[in-house]
Amino acid sequence: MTKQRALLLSIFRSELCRGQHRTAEELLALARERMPGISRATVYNNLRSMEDEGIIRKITADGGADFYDSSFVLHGHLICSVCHGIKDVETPNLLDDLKKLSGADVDSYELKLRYVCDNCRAENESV
Amino acid sequence: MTKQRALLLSIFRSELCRGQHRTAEELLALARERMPGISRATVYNNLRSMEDEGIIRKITADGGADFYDSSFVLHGHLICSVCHGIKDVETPNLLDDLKKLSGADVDSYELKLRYVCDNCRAENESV
DNA sequence: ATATTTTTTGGATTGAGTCTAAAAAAACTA
DNA sequence: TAGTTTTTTTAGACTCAATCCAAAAAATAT
Repeated sequence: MTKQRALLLSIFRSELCRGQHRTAEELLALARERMPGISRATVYNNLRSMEDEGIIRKITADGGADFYDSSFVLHGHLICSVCHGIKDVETPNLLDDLKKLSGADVDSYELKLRYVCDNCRAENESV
Repeated sequence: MTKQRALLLSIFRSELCRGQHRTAEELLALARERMPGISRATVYNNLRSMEDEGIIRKITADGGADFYDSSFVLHGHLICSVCHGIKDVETPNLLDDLKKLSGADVDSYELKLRYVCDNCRAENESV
């Protein structure tokens, strides 16, 4: 347990990340507010090991950087096709359903739902 | 409809892609076998527009290039955490279930199931 | 305290994907 | 069909998230 790793953990536990979806670069910036010298590689290293350990979850987004989610409960993500905004979707029982469907011992899943959010739909009403 | 686009469509319809998951670079290589001068940008342009039109589907993979899937039926993907091999999983009714769960007008979804395939599990039995 | 292992660092590197502006091809129009 | 307009292609430069590297530092074990 290094200082750098402890810092990242505390950031994930703080309000800065509660219910949020942060990119590695955002997390690097947040970390540097408290530890200016922290290296980009360190943040990436720790994010990877934390993901391997199941502490955080990576969302491989469509057109750019990956996002990290610190929620414990497995859930899906609504992603707006227009603005790329993300919202959580609770998906109770889905893991069990998927195990039955696939016949495999599924560890976890990543679920992205494509839709158009209310804002973007309203803006494009005339089109 | 250009020759380049027609070529890509024919590749997707051929055995080269039936039930397969190809990266853009693989598709570029396949295209160049028949049209050596075709440009990388053209392949990417067409993949993007074909995805927008719903002809093909993009799978944003974890650690590298995206994959493309030409299947019409919405389905999930089992992805082995060790070898990154991909298998299809049929997911009947899932879209409807997700619409109900989320309360949103979901257009489509991308579902990745993490597991360890039989091969990799066997190789690591001793560990 | 000393030795060993692990982590950090910063800068170089990778590589998928995008951008650009000019050329070519396709689609339209009269 | 010839000429005009629009769309697509092209090659190469470029972007940017993420990884790699070898040396230094920190953590851990003896």
